[in-house]
Amino acid sequence: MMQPQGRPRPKIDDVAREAGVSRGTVSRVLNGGHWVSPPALAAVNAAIKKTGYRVNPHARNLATNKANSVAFLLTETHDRLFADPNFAVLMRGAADALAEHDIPLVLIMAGTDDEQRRATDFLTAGHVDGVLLVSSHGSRKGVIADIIAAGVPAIACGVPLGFEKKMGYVAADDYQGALELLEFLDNGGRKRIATITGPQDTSGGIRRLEAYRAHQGEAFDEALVAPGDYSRESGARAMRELLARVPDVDAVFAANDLMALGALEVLHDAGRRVPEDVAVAGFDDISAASAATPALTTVRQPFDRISEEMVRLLLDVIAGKNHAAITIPTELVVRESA
Amino acid sequence: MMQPQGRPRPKIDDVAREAGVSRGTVSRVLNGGHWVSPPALAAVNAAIKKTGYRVNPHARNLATNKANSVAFLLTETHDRLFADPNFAVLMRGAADALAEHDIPLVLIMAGTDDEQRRATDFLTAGHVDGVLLVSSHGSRKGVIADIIAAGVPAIACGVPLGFEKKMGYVAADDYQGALELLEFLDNGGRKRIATITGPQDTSGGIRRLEAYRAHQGEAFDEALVAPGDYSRESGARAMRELLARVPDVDAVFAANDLMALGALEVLHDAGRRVPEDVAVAGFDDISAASAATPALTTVRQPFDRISEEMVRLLLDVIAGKNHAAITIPTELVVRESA
DNA sequence: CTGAAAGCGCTTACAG
DNA sequence: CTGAAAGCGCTTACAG
Repeated sequence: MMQPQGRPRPKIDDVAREAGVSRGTVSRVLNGGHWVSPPALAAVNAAIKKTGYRVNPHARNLATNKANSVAFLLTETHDRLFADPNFAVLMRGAADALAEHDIPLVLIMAGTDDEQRRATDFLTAGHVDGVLLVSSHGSRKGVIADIIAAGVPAIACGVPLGFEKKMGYVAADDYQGALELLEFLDNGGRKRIATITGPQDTSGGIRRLEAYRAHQGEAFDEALVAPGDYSRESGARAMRELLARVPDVDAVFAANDLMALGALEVLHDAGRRVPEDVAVAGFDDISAASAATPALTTVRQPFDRISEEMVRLLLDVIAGKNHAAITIPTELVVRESA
Repeated sequence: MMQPQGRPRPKIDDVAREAGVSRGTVSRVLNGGHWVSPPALAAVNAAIKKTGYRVNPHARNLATNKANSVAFLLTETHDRLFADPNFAVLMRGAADALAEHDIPLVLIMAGTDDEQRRATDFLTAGHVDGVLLVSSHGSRKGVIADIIAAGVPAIACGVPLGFEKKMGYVAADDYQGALELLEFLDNGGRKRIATITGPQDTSGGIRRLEAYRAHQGEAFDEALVAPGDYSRESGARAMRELLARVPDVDAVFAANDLMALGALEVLHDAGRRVPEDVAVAGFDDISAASAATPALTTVRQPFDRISEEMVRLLLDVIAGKNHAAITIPTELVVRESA
């Protein structure tokens, strides 16, 4: 039943009057219907429908001291949010998981200092019950510290560097995933395996490089390492570097798919065949990975599991439980590029 | 001053006691500081700092009957949000404009029926004071109708088809912009100008095609029109169609840049030189347009102006003024592709 | 199972 | 300029 235009919005007392019960009884059916007799329940439900009553969230939030919403905090600029498909996948997963509990997801960006200040204000003001923290670059540590200091429940995606003990998180097993991929390249007979790294103030970027270092062991050669920042362009740039420095490179492990895609382009333009001359592999398994030519061999991050677990852990923390850390295994996806 | 962990959050009475004034006086300084004597004001400010007081938004919202936030409603799936850079630009602009009024922007997606239902619930429950409506496909008319029926202030980006009279909006001048571009192609000596259309349940898609139709006049030929949906892939598909159907096509006007980029790729693969053999032009001027090879000639939509005006109009409607419609001129950006 | 009452933390006329 | 008081619309012990 649509609430008629103009008329004052019905409140709980209107429903109570209509149903011939007290305000408390109406509230009880609103909150689960426990300890309410069947006839009362029926009367109230009918009255709600008849009046078009909808609970006033502000009043409820004030009374319960909860916000009934959760924030998705992205410590990135708007541009990167839209450039990296992982964020979209993560956000949709979180929104879906939260929807089952009827909790809206509020997206907050903190890419600039100014945004960061506003985000902190917003999050610590009580607007939300908790926050899902995504992509915590070192440069944004202030937000994390503030959130923790304010006692706002939060769960990070990936290891929140420097705050591992104070904030729960769920992360893919970057190290094992990368190692598995590198061994696969080995088995393919590759001799000169280079890597394009992710940002080194990010747990994923660090761990994937550690795996590379461990895998190379004695053979580790600084010349085979080119830095990237997870953007496609940085992958292309790194690949050009690598090609100039190590002409006989025969495999490249990019720390994410976007950079692998950039590398693919550069190799194509340079006339190197993939995978014949150079094997290329990424990390993430974004949808563009399978669509690429050649289709990209990569390590799949189980983003749906990740977002699901993040929501679960966050609701736990909000409910008063201690935070926890979860590591989720990745999966090697072999396609054409390696 | 950081609110100490654990300790109960200070409330307005704590500040009042600390400052030696009444609760009303504290509230007055919180709300602008009018009608407060200088000494009282100083005392209150000091007390606020000392106690670490922050206003409880739920209590304030209940008392004022306002939410103090605005929604950015995207009637698209998560995927498209991240695929189309225009949304990012629009959202950042809106967030910035709103930030000046200290109003947070809440992103709401309504791509699926389920999301649409939840979005409507959320928006009409009083969680936000108004909504910025973006990309109103015909398939999502229900949300618009519900928002209007519930009397929630809203401003659309682009003409809200079927609701032009009931909802304010700000739109780029699609018709003039497209016409200007087509005339430019004319002047370049192009004889067989094709078009790749946008979705026809969208005001931009419709108006840009109308301009094309008007421009062609007598020469209008159905074979020169290929449908797209604003995605890059659809642009590529349309270009292939066009090439097969009209081998002598010498110019293509794509209804947005993403599709123009797709067309560029196909032409390149087909061995057609751009702009020598075929001129290509888009609409929007996304950042990838200038980065493309060749750089894309296009019609710039002034997204910063658009988001700014949307916010202005929305705040007006929230303040009780009548809604208004604004059309903003576009700008022809000539680069290499045409 | 139900109602009367207190309380959530603010704002805002109103009287002074 | 300031304080006392009512009110915003809910929830939740508490007594019955």
